[in-house]
Amino acid sequence: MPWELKSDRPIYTQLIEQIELMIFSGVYPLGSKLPSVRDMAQEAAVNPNTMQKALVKLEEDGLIITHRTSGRSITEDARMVEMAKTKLAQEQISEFLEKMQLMGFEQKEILTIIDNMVKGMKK
Amino acid sequence: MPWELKSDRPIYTQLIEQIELMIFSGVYPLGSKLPSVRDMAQEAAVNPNTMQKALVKLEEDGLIITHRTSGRSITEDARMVEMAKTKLAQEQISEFLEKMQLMGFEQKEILTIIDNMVKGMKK
DNA sequence: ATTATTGTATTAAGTTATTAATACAATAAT
DNA sequence: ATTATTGTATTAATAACTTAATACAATAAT
Repeated sequence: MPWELKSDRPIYTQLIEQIELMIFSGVYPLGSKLPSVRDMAQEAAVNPNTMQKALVKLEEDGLIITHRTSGRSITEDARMVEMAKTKLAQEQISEFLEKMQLMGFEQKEILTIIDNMVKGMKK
Repeated sequence: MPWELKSDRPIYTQLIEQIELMIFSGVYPLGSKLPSVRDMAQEAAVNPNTMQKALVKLEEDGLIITHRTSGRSITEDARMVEMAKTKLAQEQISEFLEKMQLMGFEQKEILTIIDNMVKGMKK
C-alpha cells in the first residue's frame, strides 16, 4: 500500500479516502484486524494523531469498530460497508444540491445538466 | 439589500453568492453600473479588500466588467449571465462527480441516487 | 494641471484548521 | 502483579486562509 500523500489537501482526509478504498477493495477484508494506530501512522509516515483522526472518522461512518485496548477491526457487516458508502455519497449529494439550489437552479434543470455531463464523461 | 453575513463561512464567499443573486434577480440590471468597491464595502460593512475579492471572482465568472478607473458594471450580455450560471454549476458538478467516482460509484448509480434524492426534496 | 475617484497591489494582523508532542487510561498478555 | 500494547485526551506548534490596513496607479472630472 503506497500511501500517496500530497500537500495540497489535509493529510487526514487523504488517509480517510485511501483507507476507505482499501476497505472497499478488500485490501482490509471484512472482519479483519487493523494494525495499531501507531503502526499505521508509522507506515504512512504520519503523526499518530493524524492517523487517529482519520480512523475516528471511519468509525463514525461505520466502517471500523474499535475494541478499546485490543485495537480496531473492519466491520463484518457487508451491508454496513455499502451503507457507509451510500451515506458518504448522500452527504456529498445534499451538499451539492443545496449549492445548486442556492444558485437558483430548479430540480429539473439540475437533473438535466447532470445527465448531460454524465453522458459527456469518458468511459 | 440587507447584506446578511454570518461568521460560519468566509465573508467573501457570502458576498459572491449574494451579489450573484442580485444579478440573477435583476436588482443590478444588465449593463448597469455598480457602486465603487469602497461604497459597496461600506454598505455591506466590510473591508474594501474583502469586497474586492468577491468582485474579482465575479469578474472571472463573466458577470461583471471592470473599467479600470470608471468603476464596474454588470455585463450587458444576457447569455453571459446564463453562461456564468451554468459555468458555476458545472464546476460544482464536475467536482462532485469526481468525488463520487473516487468513492467507487458507477455513472448509472450516481444518476439513480441523485434521482431519488431529488424526488425526496421538499417542494 | 489638479483633484477626486476608481481599481490594484502589498503587507500585516487575526483567525481557524491541521498536525505534532506528550501524557493518560484501560486491558490483554505474561 | 507487572508489563507491554492498545486507544484517548490535552495541549502546543505549525500552517493555511481570511480579513484588514495602507499605499500605489490610472484616469475621469474640474
